[in-house]
Amino acid sequence: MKRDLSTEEKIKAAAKKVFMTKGFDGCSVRDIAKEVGSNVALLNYYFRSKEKLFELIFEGAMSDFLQSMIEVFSSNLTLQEKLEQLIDKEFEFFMEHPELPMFILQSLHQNKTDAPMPSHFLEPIANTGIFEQFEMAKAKSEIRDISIRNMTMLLMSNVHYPFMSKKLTEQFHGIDAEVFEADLIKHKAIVKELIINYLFISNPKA
Amino acid sequence: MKRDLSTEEKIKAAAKKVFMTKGFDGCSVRDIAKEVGSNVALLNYYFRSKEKLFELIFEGAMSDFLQSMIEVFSSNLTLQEKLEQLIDKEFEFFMEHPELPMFILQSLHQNKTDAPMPSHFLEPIANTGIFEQFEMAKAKSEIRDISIRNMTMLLMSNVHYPFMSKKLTEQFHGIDAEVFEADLIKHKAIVKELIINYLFISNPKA
DNA sequence: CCAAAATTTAAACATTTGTTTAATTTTTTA
DNA sequence: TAAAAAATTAAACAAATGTTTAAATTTTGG
Repeated sequence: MKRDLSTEEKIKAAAKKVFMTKGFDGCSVRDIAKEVGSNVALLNYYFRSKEKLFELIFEGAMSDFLQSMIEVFSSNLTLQEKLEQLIDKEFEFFMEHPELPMFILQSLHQNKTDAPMPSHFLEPIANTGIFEQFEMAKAKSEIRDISIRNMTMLLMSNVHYPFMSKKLTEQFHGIDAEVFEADLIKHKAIVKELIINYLFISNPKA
Repeated sequence: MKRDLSTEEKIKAAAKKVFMTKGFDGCSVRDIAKEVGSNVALLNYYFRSKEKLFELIFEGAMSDFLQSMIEVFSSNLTLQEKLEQLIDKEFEFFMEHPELPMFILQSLHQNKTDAPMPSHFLEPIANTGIFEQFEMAKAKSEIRDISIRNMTMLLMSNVHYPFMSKKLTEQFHGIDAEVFEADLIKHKAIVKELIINYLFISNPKA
């Protein structure tokens, strides 16, 4: 009757690890089973199919992916403080989970998840009131006249891309992982200054 | 004796199309054969294996991927003009080939190409003298004290990421492809101003 | 024109794929 | 403790995979 969740969780952990590094198409259910140290049939016993298992992992990953936004935007800070904290938190988080941005974007790119982004991901962000805070700052001319969508693109580009481009960057410059990580730290500082500087025209930091 | 190249080229074109959209793992050689309108055996007759065919396509893609750099950096312009032109050209090019950044980064990420980046990709860039021009500008305090690697990360983030994040961005904001493309154009202008503004401190554009 | 070479095809190959079945072991519960 | 339920396993399944073989067709060159 009462089921032991540890096996189910072990499978999810293994699936997460394998899906993240090799992608949905790049791995077999037997790869995951081997990571669990168990049988293929067990995966389907708990999760019905490879696809269902993947969707579960993807949903969790997407949740992690957006979590910093919710945390920071829910706080009681000025817009500038929120943006600075967001960049800090996202870098901190992706340093721990560097494969996440590539996994999310790649999965979406190849339609590995059918449904459009569920509203339960977006509503918590909208509910923080960040959009209103942003529009308000714009109305008061505290910040530049830029759309929220373009502001988001700017932020995401500079926060997500570096982690996706690790291999390219290391090979391009002939550097190793250690140097790359040092560059990441420097990049974070640059991006913070760059974006705040751009957005808050009258309040130059540099 | 004399071989008709059109078949070989047709296969390469089909393989490029299929690999680009579905990735190495996401497609079968039969998918490519179907795109050619021909037989699976023909692919191996011309290219020996799926892997060899992929490496060929990847090399060509990488060459396209870096081509704008070589073109712009080879010109006889100031550093600022070069950077502005580079952003313009890259956007123009990726508007035509939006799947390229994702294909390159994803392939590298999953080690679909064994060899490190061949020097014949990097030498032409180094040979343009862009690095010396950059260091010179730094020495003359014309630009901010930022490393070439961090400058590159800044540029690539803002130029590559938007094209990789199309699906995410469209779903995130609930917009369609048309609105997204308009946002891309706006992003290009923002990035140009942002980067030039940041780099050339004494020469604010805004 | 005709043999030889190059190209194209259909079929077969051995593996690997995701999934299912049925039997076995372990856990629950009454 | 014994029957029932849940968990785990090994084996088998059909379908799909990359590759090869051998035969058929087309093109080439003397």
